[in-house]
Amino acid sequence: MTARQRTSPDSRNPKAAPLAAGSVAVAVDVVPFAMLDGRLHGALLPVGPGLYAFPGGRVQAEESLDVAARRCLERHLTPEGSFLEQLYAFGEPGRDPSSRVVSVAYLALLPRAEDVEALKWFPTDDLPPLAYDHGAVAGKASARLQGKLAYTNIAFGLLADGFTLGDLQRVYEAILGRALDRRNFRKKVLTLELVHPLGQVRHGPHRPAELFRFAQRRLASFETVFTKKG
Amino acid sequence: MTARQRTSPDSRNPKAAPLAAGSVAVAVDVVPFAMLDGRLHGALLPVGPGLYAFPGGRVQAEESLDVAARRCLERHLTPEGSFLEQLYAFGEPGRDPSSRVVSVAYLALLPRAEDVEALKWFPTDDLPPLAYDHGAVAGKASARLQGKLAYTNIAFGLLADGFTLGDLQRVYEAILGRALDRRNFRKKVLTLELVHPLGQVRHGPHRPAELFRFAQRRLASFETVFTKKG
DNA sequence: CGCTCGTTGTGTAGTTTGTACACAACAAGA
DNA sequence: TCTTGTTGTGTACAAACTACACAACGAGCG
Repeated sequence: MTARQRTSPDSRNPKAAPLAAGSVAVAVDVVPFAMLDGRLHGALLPVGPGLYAFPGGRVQAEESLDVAARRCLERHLTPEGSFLEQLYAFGEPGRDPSSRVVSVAYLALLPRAEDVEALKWFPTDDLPPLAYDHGAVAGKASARLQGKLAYTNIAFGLLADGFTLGDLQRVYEAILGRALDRRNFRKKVLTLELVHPLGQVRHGPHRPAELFRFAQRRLASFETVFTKKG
Repeated sequence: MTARQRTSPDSRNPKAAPLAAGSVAVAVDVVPFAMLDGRLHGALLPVGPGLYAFPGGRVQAEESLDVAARRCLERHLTPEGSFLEQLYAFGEPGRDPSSRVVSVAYLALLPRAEDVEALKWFPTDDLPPLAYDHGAVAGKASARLQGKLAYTNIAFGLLADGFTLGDLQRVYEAILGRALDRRNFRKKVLTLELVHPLGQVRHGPHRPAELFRFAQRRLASFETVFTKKG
């Protein structure tokens, strides 16, 4: 919100900014996830030959961490009301070779993988070489998503309303990394009232599929857990 | 490890340290938890008349966040190999009225509530007024502990080996905030192999109780969850 | 010495939840 | 009209959870 904000730090490579000697800089990094071709993908920026990093930037003087994270996300993507959650603070002294940066990582979930210049989507289980400690960041992000998928409605971040139960099941299968029984999955999702029918169907080359929306678009927890065959 | 480290920042009030204008300082705050009289307690430092705060301090130039947190903890307590886990980064611009500080909070679990000068233990459900945003910090810490209690062995951080199943159950009941059925609790804890018998008994005014130790003293997860009556 | 007291230790029946599994409905396209 | 791939539905079995009662034990007291 200050004048500094638009002049000093650029999106990537916040580390190049001048800094008081012996001091510690604060940055945010955002891990954007979205489904693409039935697989979970992460968005990365090129930072060198075959080297990538998650979008990020310095935290400004009058800016909260959450706001900084959303600013860095919206610099590249246009995620209306997307899910954004703080992940973990990474602060090893050597994580950035050029200066001391403590970076607060955020997890972002997008309902679709926007095709944007400068940004590339990679399957999370086949990421390219990553700069800094962004390999660890990616690991934390995947673990958090997988952990919360089982006992929250976090999947709403990865699907726009008007999805089929098949769509939803593919999200779960991609993230949990295993196949689920279709009938048990439907039963669970419906008895938990995770989703509500939309009263419409989607037509395709096969039998039409009923469309659903999430009962809530805010993070909510269930006591019940998705165990083995969902 | 540098010369700066022992001179510049003091344990509490890291904010008073000089800082480049417009810059953001990085601190850690540690929430030490321990059981006392069958209730969960947190350790606090007085910072004003009737005002308290969790121990903390500035992160040094060559120091990782984890090391800084352990240093702040060990300044006051002597927790040999205690459990220490990063909680959350707090970075609202106004959280410290005197300067801009981003603080990474840590959760510490101690096997006993050491009685130490300058530190006071309060029941977590009856905390005194807290400085800064340490109310939110305490809330995050309690929520994390309660969340993880159900599906990990995190309780090991709050009990030294050589406890009875009654001791363990009191830990669960205090943190979950509800009574558990003794027989079902024993069955679950034993079939999960959360603990192993020590082959000794503790003598008291009643029937002697068998002593146990934790099967692992590292954080481990269970698929099974403590649901209603343990 | 025997009794009381508070705690520890054990098993089972009923209910709920999870798991495995097969077949018909449907529409597009050949 | 037939093939194809997907959607939609119910049931039998197994496992886990829940509720619940009684005997064992040792300290302390009278």
